[in-house]
Amino acid sequence: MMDVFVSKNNKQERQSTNLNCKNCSLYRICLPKEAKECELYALSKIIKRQQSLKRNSYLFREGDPFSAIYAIKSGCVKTYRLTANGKEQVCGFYLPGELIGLDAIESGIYSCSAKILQTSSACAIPYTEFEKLSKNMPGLQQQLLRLMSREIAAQQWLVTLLGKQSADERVASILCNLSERFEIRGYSPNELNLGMSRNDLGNYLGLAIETISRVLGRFHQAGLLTANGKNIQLHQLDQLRELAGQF
Amino acid sequence: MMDVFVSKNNKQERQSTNLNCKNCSLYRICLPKEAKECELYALSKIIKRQQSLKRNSYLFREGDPFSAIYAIKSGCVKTYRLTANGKEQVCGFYLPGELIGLDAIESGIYSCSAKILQTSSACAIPYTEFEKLSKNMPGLQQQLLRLMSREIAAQQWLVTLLGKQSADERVASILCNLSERFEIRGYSPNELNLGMSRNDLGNYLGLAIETISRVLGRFHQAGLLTANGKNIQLHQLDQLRELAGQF
DNA sequence: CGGGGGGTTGATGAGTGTCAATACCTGTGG
DNA sequence: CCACAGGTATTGACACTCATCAACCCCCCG
Repeated sequence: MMDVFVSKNNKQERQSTNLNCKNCSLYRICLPKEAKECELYALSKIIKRQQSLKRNSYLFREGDPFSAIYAIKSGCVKTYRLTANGKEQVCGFYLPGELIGLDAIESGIYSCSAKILQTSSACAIPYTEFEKLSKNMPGLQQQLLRLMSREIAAQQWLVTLLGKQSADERVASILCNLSERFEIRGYSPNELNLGMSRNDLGNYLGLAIETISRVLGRFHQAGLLTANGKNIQLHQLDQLRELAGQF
Repeated sequence: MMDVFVSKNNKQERQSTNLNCKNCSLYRICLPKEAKECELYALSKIIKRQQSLKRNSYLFREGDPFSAIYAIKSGCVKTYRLTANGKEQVCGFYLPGELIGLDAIESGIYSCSAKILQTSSACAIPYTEFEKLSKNMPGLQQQLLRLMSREIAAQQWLVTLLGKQSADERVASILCNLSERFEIRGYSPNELNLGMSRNDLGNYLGLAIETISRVLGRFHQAGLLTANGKNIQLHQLDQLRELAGQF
C-alpha cells in the first residue's frame, strides 16, 4: 500500500542540495500565482532544506522566537497549542506545499508547536532574509500575502466546523477536505492514507477518539467508506460531501 | 453611560475629509510598527472613508468579489459565514483599529459577511491600488503581513476556545479578551459596553444564548461581575482570567 | 396601549465525553 | 523467529454538559 504522503521525487531531492523552487514538484501549490524567474532564484538561495525529519520531532515549539517560515515538501506535520491546564488543541494538519509559522510574524514568537507526524522534509525560509529580499521584490511578498490569506480562510473553516457542526458532519468534513487536498497533490481522492492518528484527528475536530471510531463505524455500515487503521477508502464521496454540508 | 465604541474624535472626523493616517487616533493600533511619513501619506491618498455606517448594514457579503480591506474607525462589526443548512457562524468581532477582509486576498472572494452592529465608521483600502502602491513601498506591505499574522493567531485562539473549553471558560475568555482590547483603546478594562447581542456572543462562542445567560448569572452570583444588558462590569478580572485558563 | 425584540429562568432530553474492558498493531530485544 | 510491551483502535455502559422548548419578563418604540 503506497504511502501518499511520501513525495514522488525523494531521490531527486537527496541527490541535489541546490534545488531550485522552479523545479520543485510542489511549485504550483506552494506559489499560488506565477512568479518571476529571478524571484524564484533568489528565494532558492536563502531557503534551507531539511531532509528526513523524524517522526515526533519538532520544527519549532510554542513560545520559541520566530526565525523562519516552513514549507512542507513531503510527509505530514501538525500544529497545536497548549491550553492553561495542559490540554493540547491541534490547529492544523499540513501537507506538502503548505506553509507553517505564519502566525508568528507579528508577535515574533511561534504561537503553536509544529510536530512531525511521519518522516518528512521541509524548506525553512529565514524570515529576516526573506524580508530583506522582498524589499526589492514586491511580487514575492504578494505571494506570501496570498498564502496567509489562504491560512486565515482555512482557520475560519475550522471555526465554523467546531462551532456549528455535529460529530458526523465534522468527520465527513475533514474527510472531504483531506480528499480534496490529496487530489490537488495528484493522489486518488478516494483512498486516503492518513498521516495522523485518531487521537490527533479527534483533537483537531474537538471530539473524543471514541466518537471518531463510532462515526467511522456508522459510515462504514452505511457503505460510505472502509476504514482500517490509517487507510480509509471513500466509496461515496458525493454523499459524504452532502453529509458534511459543503457542496 | 458612555458608549465605549464611539470614537473619541468623531467631530474631528466629520470636519475633515482628507484626514491623514498619521493623525488618526488609531495609528498605533492600526499600524503595529513605525511607518515612514511618505508611506502614510500615500496610504491616506487611496483610502476611502465611510462615515456613519448604519446598524445592520454590510461592509460586504460572503461571496462578493474582493475589492477592499476595511479598517474599523469607530463602532463594532461582526463577520460571519453561513453553513450549508443556513446557520451562521460568527467568526469575529472587530473594534476600532482592526482590519476586515484579509481572508479574501487569495481567493478574490470574501469568505464571510461583515455586518455593522452599531453605527460605525471605517476606512476602505482598495486592494488593487494598495498593491500598486506597495510595489514601491515594501514597508507598507510588511505592515499588512503583520496584521494578517495577528489575524491568524486570533483565529487560532478561537479554535482552541471552541475545541477545548467549557461554557464557563468560553464566556470568561471572551470577557477577558474584550477587556484587554478595550484597554488598549484607552477605555476601562473593567466596564464593557458590548456592541454585540447575546445572540451574536453565543453564536461566536458556539453556545446557546440561554447558556450565556446562565453563565453570566452564575458569575454574577459569585461576585465576579454585574451584567445588565450590554453593559457588563467586571469586578474580579484576575479571577476571570484564572477561570478562562489563560494568564 | 399593544407589539416585538431581547433577555432570563426552568424542565427535559439528546449528543458526546468519560471510564473500562478488550482487541489489535508495531517495533524491540532476546 | 517468537514473545512481549506500549501505543492505538474498537466497543459498551453510564454520566454530564449543554441545547432545546416553553413560559415569562422587561424595555423600547410605534
